[in-house]
Amino acid sequence: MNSPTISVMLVDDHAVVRAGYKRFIELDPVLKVIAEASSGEEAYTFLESNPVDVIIMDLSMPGQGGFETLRRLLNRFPQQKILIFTMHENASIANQALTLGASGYLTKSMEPDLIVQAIHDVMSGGTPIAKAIAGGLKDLTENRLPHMELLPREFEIFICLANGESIEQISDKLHLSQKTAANYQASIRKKLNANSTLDVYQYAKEHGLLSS
Amino acid sequence: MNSPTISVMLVDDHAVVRAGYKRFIELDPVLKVIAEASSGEEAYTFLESNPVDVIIMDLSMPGQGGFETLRRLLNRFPQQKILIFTMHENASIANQALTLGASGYLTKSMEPDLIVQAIHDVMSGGTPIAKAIAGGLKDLTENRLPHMELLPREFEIFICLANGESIEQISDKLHLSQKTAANYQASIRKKLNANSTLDVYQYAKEHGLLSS
DNA sequence: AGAGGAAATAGGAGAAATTCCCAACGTATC
DNA sequence: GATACGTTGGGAATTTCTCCTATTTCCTCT
Repeated sequence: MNSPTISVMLVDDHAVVRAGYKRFIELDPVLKVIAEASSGEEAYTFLESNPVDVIIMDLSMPGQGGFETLRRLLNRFPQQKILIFTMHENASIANQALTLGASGYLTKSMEPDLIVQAIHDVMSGGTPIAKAIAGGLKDLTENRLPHMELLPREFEIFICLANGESIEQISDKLHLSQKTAANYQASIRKKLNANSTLDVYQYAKEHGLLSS
Repeated sequence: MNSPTISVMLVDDHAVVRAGYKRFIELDPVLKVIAEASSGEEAYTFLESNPVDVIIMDLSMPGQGGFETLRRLLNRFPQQKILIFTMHENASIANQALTLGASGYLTKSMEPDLIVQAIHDVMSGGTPIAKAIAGGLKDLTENRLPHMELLPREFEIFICLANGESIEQISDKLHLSQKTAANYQASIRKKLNANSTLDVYQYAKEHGLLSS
């Protein structure tokens, strides 16, 4: 038996964008946006005292960043349904998010009513994936590109590096020692066959993995 | 004498995001969103038969892309007020947009009420600029660009670095000791306020200084 | 439940890169 | 010919990078 309403939390750093989600989501009388957060930290704090059926979150966020937020939330609330809703139409990113335990991956170019549908899908145990990347996702699991050899944590740090963040910034943001972050960089460079930060950036760019 | 209402067209490729803008904009009773477009082409077509006071558009769009859209719209409708509203917090990009004739440059991290205010500003002939980039913009237009402080040899090596050449390659190519090349790199970074090769690359890219 | 393995985290030591300071050398310019 | 400026690089201290290894945790398979 289903509960009469499904509660939703929106996590996105742009107030204007959250308002857009909300408008569409609440067209469905069953769905209620009971919370909004502009960062992973805020979301985390709210969840400590209030359960939510589904979290809809963007991946590009200031502070910890989307992947780290996803990791932390799922670590603390392993059963939490989290739908990624982002502008990144990239199968590699989707793949990483799903590996970390996201319950679905939607993109901002989807038709709004598909988003509502996806929420229902998640609540029935499904894993909705944006059409535009479902195919690429399948290819990924078959083709082997260097960056697919990266472990989840490596991939996360790889994205940071490609966006120009320094070892210090990254270790700070992810609560790692600089030693660890530097070690990750080394293994990332090795796997991607890159000799410098610029090489890493260019690899990411070529494969459409940049946030900007 | 002002007309009683101000008509607005939203141009953004994400329906969900347009809904967010709309919600906030229409909190002001004077403002009416009379059209939405998901591409430059759509906006262009609509404008052919319907005048609009202000266009609010994102820069990142599929198809032609933001700059080309801006260029075409202003070419055809030179008096059109166009407010750029984007996630790019970058003075060079803002500068380009304004040079092309945009009437203002806002970023998605701005407080929503400032956006409404900016629309009124534009209608009174102003050029609203997001706080976060106004400073950088001023530097740009006053030609106080950091790379203009580079000595000839420094500039030459700067270009090499920005193109991804290593200290070794550069010293080799220019018949310098690695020491000298490294010293140049240090002073270049200092002058450009860059902390890494990637920063140097991005500086060059933003200012159109790359060979590739 | 317990063994095995993969992933995440981080320390140490040596190598490499970076920075800062300074010196030498041309060559303009006045 | 004196002064100023650009170019070139050495020395030394510092930081960063790499490679290796160790610990812990978590997941899985039996």
